[in-house]
Amino acid sequence: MPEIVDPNGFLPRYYQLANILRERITRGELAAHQPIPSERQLETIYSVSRTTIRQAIDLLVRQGFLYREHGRGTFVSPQKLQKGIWELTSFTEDMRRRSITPGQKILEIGEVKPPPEVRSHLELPADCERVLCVERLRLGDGVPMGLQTSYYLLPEGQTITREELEATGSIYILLQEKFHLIPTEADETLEVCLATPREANLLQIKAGSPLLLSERTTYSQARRVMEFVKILYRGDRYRYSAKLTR
Amino acid sequence: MPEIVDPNGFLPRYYQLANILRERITRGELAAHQPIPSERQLETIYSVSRTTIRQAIDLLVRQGFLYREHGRGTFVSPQKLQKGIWELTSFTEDMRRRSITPGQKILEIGEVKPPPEVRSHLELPADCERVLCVERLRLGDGVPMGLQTSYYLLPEGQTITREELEATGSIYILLQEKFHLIPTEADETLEVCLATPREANLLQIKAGSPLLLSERTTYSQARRVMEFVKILYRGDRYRYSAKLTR
DNA sequence: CAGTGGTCTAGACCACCGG
DNA sequence: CGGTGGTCTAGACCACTGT
Repeated sequence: MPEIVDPNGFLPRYYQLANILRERITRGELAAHQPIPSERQLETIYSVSRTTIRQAIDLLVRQGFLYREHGRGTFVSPQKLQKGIWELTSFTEDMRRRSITPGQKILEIGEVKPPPEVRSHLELPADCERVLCVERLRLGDGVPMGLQTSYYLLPEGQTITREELEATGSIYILLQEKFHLIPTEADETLEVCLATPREANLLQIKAGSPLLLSERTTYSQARRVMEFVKILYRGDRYRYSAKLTR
Repeated sequence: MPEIVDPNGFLPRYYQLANILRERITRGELAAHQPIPSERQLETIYSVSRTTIRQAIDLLVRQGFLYREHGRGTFVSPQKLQKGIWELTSFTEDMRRRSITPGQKILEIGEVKPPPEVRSHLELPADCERVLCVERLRLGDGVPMGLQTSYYLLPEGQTITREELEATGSIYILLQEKFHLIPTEADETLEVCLATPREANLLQIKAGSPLLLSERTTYSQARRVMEFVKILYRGDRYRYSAKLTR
């Protein structure tokens, strides 16, 4: 007795179907390397066309939950491949996925004159003199994990206050509620660097300890730059993971 | 006078079409943020159905060459987004993309008893006592970039010799030609570490310098593990980049 | 409003895998 | 051989964008 894909639902059918299947996988109802029903079977089970079935499966394959073998079938990926999927996440979501309790301490929040590096990443016009800068210490299970500095170009006369950020805890929620900005895509680079005395002090490590530096430019719906973020992660407490395809 | 999508071609039509469009973009024929023809126009231009057009565009969007805006059109991504795309590549390909001439020095090649870490990543049976281990110094424009150690489980009695590897330069080519193993997917983790005296000596840096450690498990067509690789990159010469989506 | 991309259908043929 | 996924068609309607 399968769940039903609602043709009048808010979400597209392929998306509903992907959610149903993902749910069954994460609940362990479908075990690793076990085949799911064939596309023609799913057609009759859920009363949607094969194209829609394939769209749902495509999504789950990209998300790492399923893999296909031509001529054999579609199978459930082993559990470990379902973690560390390469998706755009906030620090908070990232920590929650790792089963770590996220926290933060706001160090600075206010308007600043953008340094050239920020000006370039945010694609600022030459006459733009003020951007919002937020510097936060990011905590995992109460211990410093990283030092985050982010920059935003907000509509004229608008801003975000420390009180608002403390109340919601998430800048993404504020950006969505106040300015309808939703992150959809980002470019990220990762490199290694060494902690300056100030950074070391904030992160509670020794000066000169190795850090992982992430720089990210985030784009909103209409592909406008909405954010430039630098995060210095403690090298001893952070590891990146990703799934690569060909 | 567009190129023609050959229905009898070796490659599927959506793939041929994607290649044609990608070519036009990288040649600069279509500039950044400029719209490409609409899907209905492309239908008549290339005489393929809209589904096939969309499949080609989907591919280029995932590869970072195009972006869509609902109700407006499909546009060419700015150049910087076309680099550092998150794909499974060999060290050699990776370097070539960065316009760096790759090189290598084979330090060790031979059968070893697998350490527990390798045993786990390669999913080796308990009675497996020998795997192929290859240690290479990887060069970029002649200068040490990284130290790579890779492990392979080969068919009984088969192996790869130093001479073969020196002749082709690429272990992936050998694995394909000798054993029909083609990499299709991988899981990768990145973290920071410090160079041991031996590593520092090989990489021509000071002991204790920061390194970027990449660990990768690579899967072949039938989703069998085919390789486990560790690469220690010089922190001062290497940077990772990726495109994230939601 | 017309034009765009987003979703969906019902069918077809091909290439690959296993018994 | 039958069953699987891979590709492809010709159409349809919806949701969104601009003017």
